[in-house]
Amino acid sequence: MKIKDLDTEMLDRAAGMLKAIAHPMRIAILSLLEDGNMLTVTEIHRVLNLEQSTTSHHLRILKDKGVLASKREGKNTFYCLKHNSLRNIVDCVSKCSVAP
Amino acid sequence: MKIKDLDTEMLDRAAGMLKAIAHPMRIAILSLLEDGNMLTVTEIHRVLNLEQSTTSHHLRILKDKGVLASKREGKNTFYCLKHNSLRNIVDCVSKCSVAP
DNA sequence: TGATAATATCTAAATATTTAAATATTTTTG
DNA sequence: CAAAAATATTTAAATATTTAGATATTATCA
Repeated sequence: MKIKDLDTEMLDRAAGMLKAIAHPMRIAILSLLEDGNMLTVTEIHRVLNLEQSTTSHHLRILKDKGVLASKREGKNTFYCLKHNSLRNIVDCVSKCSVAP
Repeated sequence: MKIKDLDTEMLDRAAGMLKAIAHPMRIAILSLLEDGNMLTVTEIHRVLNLEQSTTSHHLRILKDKGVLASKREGKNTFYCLKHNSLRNIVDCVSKCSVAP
């Protein structure tokens, strides 16, 4: 798709998705979920040393904007990447954002 | 680079860069600058129908975070993409962010 | 059913972003 | 140097985001 063809609605959706990703802890969450990994809220909040409610909130943002998918299994909710190609975004930005 | 190797500082830089991009008008600006295009502030603010000061502010954010480069020529300042591969981010998000 | 574990939601305070108007700066030209 | 054009900066108000603590919901199990 040509970027020039983006209309207002598409720009808003793309910006919303990028805004969801554009947070240090949420990028870290994505990094934990690469390669099809599925993790629970508890696993993520323990590994990243975040409050449980904060973790749940970040995950909700990522899910709401279509970055993650989730699946409840009993008491747990497993989260995973919805589009594996989103990994490339973090990769690309990591490469481009070398120290000035 | 493995995403898992990202440390706090790298996460912050990557998040800052993505946050700079994650705005509808700033994505539109990037789209105007694809393929090595160089445009002035006036050209951008007229094409996108933004205030001059708002446009200049958006361009500054993108430049500060390493997304754009600029070059003054006389009264004009030309802006262009600093890393052409950043185009892929907009492409990727556009593809992933199809209407739910 | 009651206790426990895992998630999710609500709230409020601190902080950050967005925007436009006004003003300042830089550069060219008469 | 004065005027004009192009950019950049400052300011302030509106809006949005971030975070942690408190509380609620959902599910399992004794």
